Amino acid sequence: MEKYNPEEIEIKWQKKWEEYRLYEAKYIPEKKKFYILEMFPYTSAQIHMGHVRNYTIGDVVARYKVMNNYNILHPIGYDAFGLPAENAAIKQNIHPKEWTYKNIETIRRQLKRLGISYCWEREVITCDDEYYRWNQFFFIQFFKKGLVYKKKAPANWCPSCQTVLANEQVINGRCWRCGEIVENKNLEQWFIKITEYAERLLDFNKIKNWPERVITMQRNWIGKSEGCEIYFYIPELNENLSVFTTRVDTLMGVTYIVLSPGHPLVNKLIEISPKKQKIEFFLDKVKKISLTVSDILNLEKEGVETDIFAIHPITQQKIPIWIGNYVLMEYGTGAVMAVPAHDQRDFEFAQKYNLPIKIVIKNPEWKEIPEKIEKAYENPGIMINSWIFDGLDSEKGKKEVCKYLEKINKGKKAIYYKLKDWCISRQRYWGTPIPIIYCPKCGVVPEDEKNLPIKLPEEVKITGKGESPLKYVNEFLECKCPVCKGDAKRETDTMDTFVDSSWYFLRYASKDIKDKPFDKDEVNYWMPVDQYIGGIEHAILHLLYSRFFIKVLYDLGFVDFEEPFENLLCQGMVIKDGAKMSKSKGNVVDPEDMIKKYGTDTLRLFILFAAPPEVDLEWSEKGVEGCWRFLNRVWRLHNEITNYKEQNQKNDEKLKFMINKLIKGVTEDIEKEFQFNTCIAKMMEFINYLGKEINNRNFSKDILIDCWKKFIKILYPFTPHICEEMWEDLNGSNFLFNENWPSYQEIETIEEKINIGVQINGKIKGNIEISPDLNEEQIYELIKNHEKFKKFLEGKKIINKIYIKNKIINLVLED
RNA sequence: GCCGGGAUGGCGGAAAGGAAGACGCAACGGACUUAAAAUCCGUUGGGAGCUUGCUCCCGUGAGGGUUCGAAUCCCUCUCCCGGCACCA
Repeated sequence: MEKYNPEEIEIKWQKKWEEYRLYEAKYIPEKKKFYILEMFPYTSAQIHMGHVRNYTIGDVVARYKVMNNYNILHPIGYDAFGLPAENAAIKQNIHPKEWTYKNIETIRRQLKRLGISYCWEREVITCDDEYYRWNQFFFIQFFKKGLVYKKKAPANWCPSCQTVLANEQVINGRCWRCGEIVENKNLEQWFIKITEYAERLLDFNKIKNWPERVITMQRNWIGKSEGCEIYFYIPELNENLSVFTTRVDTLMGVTYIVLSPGHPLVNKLIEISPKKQKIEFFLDKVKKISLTVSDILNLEKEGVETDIFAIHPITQQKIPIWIGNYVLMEYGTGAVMAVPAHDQRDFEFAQKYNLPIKIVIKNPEWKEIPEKIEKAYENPGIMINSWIFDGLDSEKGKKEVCKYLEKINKGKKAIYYKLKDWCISRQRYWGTPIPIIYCPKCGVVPEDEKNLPIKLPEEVKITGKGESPLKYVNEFLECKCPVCKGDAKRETDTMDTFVDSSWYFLRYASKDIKDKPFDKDEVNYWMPVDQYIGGIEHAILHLLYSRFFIKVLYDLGFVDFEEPFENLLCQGMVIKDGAKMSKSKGNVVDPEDMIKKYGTDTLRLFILFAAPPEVDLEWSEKGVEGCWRFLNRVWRLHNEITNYKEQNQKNDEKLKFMINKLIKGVTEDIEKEFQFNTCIAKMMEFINYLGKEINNRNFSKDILIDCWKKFIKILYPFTPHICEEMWEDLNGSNFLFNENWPSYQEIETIEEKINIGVQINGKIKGNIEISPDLNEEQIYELIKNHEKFKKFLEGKKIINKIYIKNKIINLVLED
C-alpha cells in the first residue's frame, strides 16, 4: 500500500460505516447487552480535548465489548437547553434555538470525524419539544404524587447571570458559572422533594463499581446526622422551642440557647424583650451582611441577648436565649442548645460574651477537672455534673438521655439531612416550561397531559434582566384552565436543565417512540447503563439527580430498576502547562487541528496512551508525534508482512508465544481497570519485536499473517480506521466491528532457557540462566558452582531458599 | 478543621509482596543522505572505582516497623491535589 495517509483512509471508512449503519443498536431481547454511555455534551460552540478523551475512552469500551459478543447500545445526544444560549442571543443577536442547532451541527460533524461508534439513529436533543414534553409529563406525574411543591424561598441570586441558582451551583458563595458573589432573594419557586429519598439515596448497594470518592461526596452532600430533638419551654411565650443536637449527652452543659436570625420565634421575642432596640439593630446588621457578602465562612460570631429565658427540660433552670449569626435557619430547627465546654463554636461565642462554661464530659487525659479550658473538648468521655447520668460513657449517654427525654415528653430521636429539596425553577427562556396553570377560580393546577407539549414561543425578547422573558409573551402566558376552562395564566418559570439530563439515557434506550417517554420493555432490556463515563464535576449534581429520578420512576412503575448507572468511570482532565485547557489561559489545543495534522487515529492513540483514564493527562505534542511514528511503523510493517518471503520457520513458536502473551496482556488490562495506556505499551513492545525480527525471515508466512490479523484486531478498538484499512488489504471480508476478539491461552513460557534473579539475603546479586523446569534444589546447585555467586556462599550455612518460579531465587544465609 | 486521593529518572508514566524505572517523550552518539527530513541502530536513575566493560555502593517524599524479600502492607511526619466546610 501507499504511504500512510490518515485523512484519506479515515474519511473512507467513516463513510462506509455510515452507509452500512454499522453502529445502529438493535433491540434483541435474547442477546446479552452492554449499554455504554458517555455524558452528552452541552451545546456550546464546539468540542474540546476533554470531550475527545471522554468519547475515545467510551469508544474503546464499545468496540471491545461488541467484539466480545455483547449487543451494544452506544448513543449520543446533546444537552441543549441552558443559559449560554441566551447569553449568546444577547451578545450576538441570534435566537437561542438557531445558535443551539448551529452548534449541534458542528459538534455532530466533529464527533463523526473522531470516528466514534455512535448509534446515530437514537440522537436525543433536549431542546426538541418531542423530548422536553416528557419533562413536563414527568413533572405532572411528580406533582400528582405530591413530590412537587411551590414555596417562597430565599433563593441564591446571581446578579451577573440575573438568575436563581441551585445550592449545588453555588461554590463558596459564588456562582458556579461566572464566579460572581451570590445574593439572597425571596421568590416563589418550584421544588422537588428529593429529601424524601435521602435515605434511599444513601444506599449504594445496587451500584457495582463507582469511584469511592464519588460515593463519599454524595454521602457528605446528603449529610445524614442522627441525634435528638429537645423541647425547651419558654414561659413568657407559653411555647416550646425545639433544638436539634447530635450531642444530647452534653445536655447538662447547656448554658444558653441561640436562635438563627431567621427563626420564626424571633419576631415574637422582639415584642416582649426589654432589649427590643438592640435586637432590631442586630438583625438589621445581619440582614445587610447576608445580602452583600455571602462569604459567611470568615464571619466573626456575633449575637444579641434577648433577656428572655427558656426552661431546661431536666434541671428546670432558666437558660438565656440569644440570637446569633452563626446559627443556620436552613439546617436542623434553626436553633441550637449551646454547650460551650464541648463545642468549639459555642465556646468562641461564650468567650466573646462572657457566658458560663460548664464541663460535663471528662476528657480521659485529665487527671482532675480543670477550672478553665482553652478550647472546647469535643471528643467522647465520661459524663460528669450530669445528675443520674454521671459516670456513663458519653456514647452510651446519648442513648440514655434521649430515652429519658422521650419518657418525660421533652424530646425525641431525630434524623436530619444536609440535603435540601431540589429547586427546579429558573427565571429563564431557554428551558422546559413548567406545565402549571394559575386559574383565578381553581388555583394552581397542572396542565392537562393531552395539551403537552407546552411549547416555548419562538417570538421572544431576551434581555437577560430580571424575570423570565416568557412573562412578556402574551400568546404563551394567556391560556385556559384545564379544569374550569376559564381564562388563566401560565407559569413562566422554566426547568433546571438537570431535569433534562436526569433521564435522557432512557430516551436513547427507546428508539422512534412518539406517544410515550420511552418503551418500557426496551428500556428494561438496555438499562441500567453498564458503563457510564464522564467528568468528576458531575459527581454530585447530575449523578445524584439521575439516581433520584430513576427511583421515583421506579416507584411510579415506569421502570424495573432502581439505579441508572452500575459502573462509573470519571476520566481526568486534559491539562497543558499545568493547567486545565481554557480560553482565558490561552492553552487550548483544538482537536480539529490535531486531526488535520496527524489524523484521528493518532489523536486517539495519544490520548489513550499518555495516562490511565482516571488521572489528569498532560498534553504533549511531542507525545502525539510519538504515536504518529508508531502508527507509521505499524503501517510499514503491514506492507513488509504482505510482501514477506519466508526462509525458514525457526521462530514460529516464539512469534505465537509473543502474540498470545500480547492478547492476554491487553485483554487483562482492559478488563482490569480500562488500563489502555499499558495496553498500548504492550502493543508497542510487540511491534518493536516484530520489526526487529521480520528481516531475519525466520517465520513461516501463514503464521505471520495469522498473528498479524490478531494484532490488527486488538489494535482496532484504539485506532479503528487504520485497522479497517489493513484488514481490508488482507482480504478481510467483514468489518472488524463484527469480528471476534481473539482468544489466548495461559502459557507460562516457551523458552528453553530463562534468566532469573539471584538474591542473597534478599539483596539482588545478579542473574543466572536456567531451564524453566528446574526446581529450587537444582537451581541452588547451579548457583553454588557458579563463578559469580560462589564467593557469597563459601563457608556459610544456607538456612532458607525461596524460589518464585521464573522470577527470582533468594538464598538466606546464617549470620 | 473534616473526608478522600497522591508523591517513582530530565518529563508522561510501568511494576497485583519477588530483578524498580516497561512503553513513550526529551537528550546524546552512530548509520543512511551532497544536505536536510524521514527511517534505522546504540546509550541514557545517581555515585565511586578501575583493567572502558566490568565491579561495588546508593536509590520509589522523610523516618521507623512487619517480611527471606517492600514503590507495594503497618505506624509517625512533610508536602501536593480534590471535595466539604459555622450542618449543631
